[in-house]
Amino acid sequence: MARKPPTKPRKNALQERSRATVDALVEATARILVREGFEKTSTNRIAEIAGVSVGSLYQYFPSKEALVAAVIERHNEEIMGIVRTTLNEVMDMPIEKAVRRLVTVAIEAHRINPELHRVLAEQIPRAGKLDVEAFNREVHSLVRAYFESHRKEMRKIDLDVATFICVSSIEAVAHNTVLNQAEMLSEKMVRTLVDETTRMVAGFLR
Amino acid sequence: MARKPPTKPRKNALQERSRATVDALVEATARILVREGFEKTSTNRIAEIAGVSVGSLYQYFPSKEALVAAVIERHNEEIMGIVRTTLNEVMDMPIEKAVRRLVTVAIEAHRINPELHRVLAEQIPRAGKLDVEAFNREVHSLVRAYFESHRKEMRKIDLDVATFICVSSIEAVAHNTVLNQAEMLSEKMVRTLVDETTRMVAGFLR
DNA sequence: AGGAAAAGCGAGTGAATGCTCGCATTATAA
DNA sequence: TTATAATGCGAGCATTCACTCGCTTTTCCT
Repeated sequence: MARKPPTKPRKNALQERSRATVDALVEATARILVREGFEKTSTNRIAEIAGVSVGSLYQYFPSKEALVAAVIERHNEEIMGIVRTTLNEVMDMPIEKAVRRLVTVAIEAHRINPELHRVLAEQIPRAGKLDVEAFNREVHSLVRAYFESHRKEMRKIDLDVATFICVSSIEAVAHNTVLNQAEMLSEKMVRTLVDETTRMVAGFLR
Repeated sequence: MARKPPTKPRKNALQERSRATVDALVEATARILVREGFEKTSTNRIAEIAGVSVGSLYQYFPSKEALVAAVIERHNEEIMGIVRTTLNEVMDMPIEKAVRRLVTVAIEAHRINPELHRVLAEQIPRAGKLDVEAFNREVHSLVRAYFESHRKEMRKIDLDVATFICVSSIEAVAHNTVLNQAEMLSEKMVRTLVDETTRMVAGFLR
């Protein structure tokens, strides 16, 4: 029972043509996920949209899950890149400025590809669990590192607890802002939300 | 195309026997969702576990989605009951005390049936979208009502923005606490989290 | 009692879909 | 050029699963 479908490619793309095939497949998967939803995302359809045969698909991805996982990984990596960069930039800033920047970036990150983000968050069943956990762990440890080196500006508080609460809150505000209110997202509104969220988090830490 | 599966029962349960059947079906659905996950939850299996035939299942639920929707509704109603009650109790309390109570209740609510909550949050694809939105709207309006009647204790701030940020944050902390850290959930830890989250939110409002 | 309505049954059907396999085409290198 | 490897193909297999339909059993009502 409990068959665990493989996630690693059964063959690596060596020549240029096959690398293009792999890209096309991942791209097609993302497009179909966004445009038709997870339910309609079948391997036959992915192959069709990628302009490739099912057979070729299975040369590089051992299962449907592997393809979805590749899309998730690509998206997560894109966001993690931004987060890593931002936390570097922010390392020397005081708390208030740093938090403001992080809140802003969190919203920006969610706006990279909101539709894909929504599908990944709402429709993907089991897969990517490990990816998401690794993602969270990295964000947590990056933020925690910032807090450590700014301890003197902060009141006495357990750093893990502080990190947990801050990251959860900022992520939730960004997520809900982008996904539940995409319509009423004037620039003014965003600025207010950033201001207030920053106030909450920075006030909490001081 | 875009076939929308019905959600209303095709027949209402009138006699006692049939009401028991309906209950057994919903209960079985919840059990299978928790024990085997959404993917393994088939109508045949639900009927089997409920001790009922597939034919009978389709007497009362026109589609698989309808069954899952019933489970979601039951779970949401259970939580909303608690939230409504709590907000009544809290109506006359000052902000600090009220927020503390709300944070505590949020965590308790997530602990009612964590496994079901996880499955509903992580594995259910399309369904229940409307339910979730209605749920959020009601929570939002209840909390907003409390804020309105305690405006004098608060600094000047747009009540919708304040509600949005507070509800998002509290929900996220409760959700992540229960679902990502079920293991290391000592009572002491919970108390710390409640204390700190309360401090953050109450401080934000004053 | 007896007839009607409600409830229950479960083998079977049809459609969807993940994936395989034997073969065809293209690239590489000797 | 030609042998070998890499890449690509897509009809079809095997399975799963939501759902139907003709029928039986139970309950209700007079």
